[in-house]
Amino acid sequence: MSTEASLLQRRRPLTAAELGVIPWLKVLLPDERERAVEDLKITDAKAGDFICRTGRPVTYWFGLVDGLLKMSADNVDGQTMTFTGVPPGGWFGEGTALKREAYRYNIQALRKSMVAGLHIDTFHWLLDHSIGFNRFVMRQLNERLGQFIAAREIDRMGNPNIRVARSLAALFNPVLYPGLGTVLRITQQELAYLVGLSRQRVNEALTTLAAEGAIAVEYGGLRVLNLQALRTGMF
DNA sequence: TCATTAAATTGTT
DNA sequence: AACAATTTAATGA
Repeated sequence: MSTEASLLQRRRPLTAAELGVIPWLKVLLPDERERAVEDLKITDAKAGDFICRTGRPVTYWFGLVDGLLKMSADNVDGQTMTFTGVPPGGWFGEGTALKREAYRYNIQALRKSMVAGLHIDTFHWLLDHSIGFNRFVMRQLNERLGQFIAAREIDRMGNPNIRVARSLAALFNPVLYPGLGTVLRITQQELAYLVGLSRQRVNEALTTLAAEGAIAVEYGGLRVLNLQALRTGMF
């Protein structure tokens, strides 16, 4: 099991292709972008590795370049509740990084992933200098709040079909995860871990959703055909 | 590049 | 939880 400490040691600079999937780089001015790229480091995470844990101090702002992550929080009663998955292009921890506090949730890799990190000092420098970056972070914070509230409902939802549908809709949030197209590489097992259901129930739900025309199930992933239907549960 | 084999993923009980 | 069927990835000629 690797922690932030070991993650920090296995870092390397990013390739051009990896830089391409970082959405907020596009909103920076050339000099801002140069400074950000210079500081960006990437690291590998095995399935099950924690990127960050509740209570740890924030040293980096993290984003997913490739793979799949799970975002969860420990409830007051000790229960673990999953907010959402994080697909490639997703960045997280800005709320805690802003206030230089400790993480309030856990981020765990669902499969082998590549995680990019921007040092918190650079994060704050960008906040102080870049209008575009501020706009990005603000939108991100606002959207994350909405997602958090939605997650509470999803957790209480009885119907597994609708539960899976809403979780998928959250994954395809165009504001939080802009790079994502209509296809998502996620196995049914990974989705099961994410929504907290058994794999066979997820399989059944996906089959139903596919029959309704909301998605198309493919080997090792799925394609969203009707995002609105997933969100509302109206098929 | 193609055929063979191993591993991963899915659909079903 | 276990099984068989299917798809992809890896290997080596």
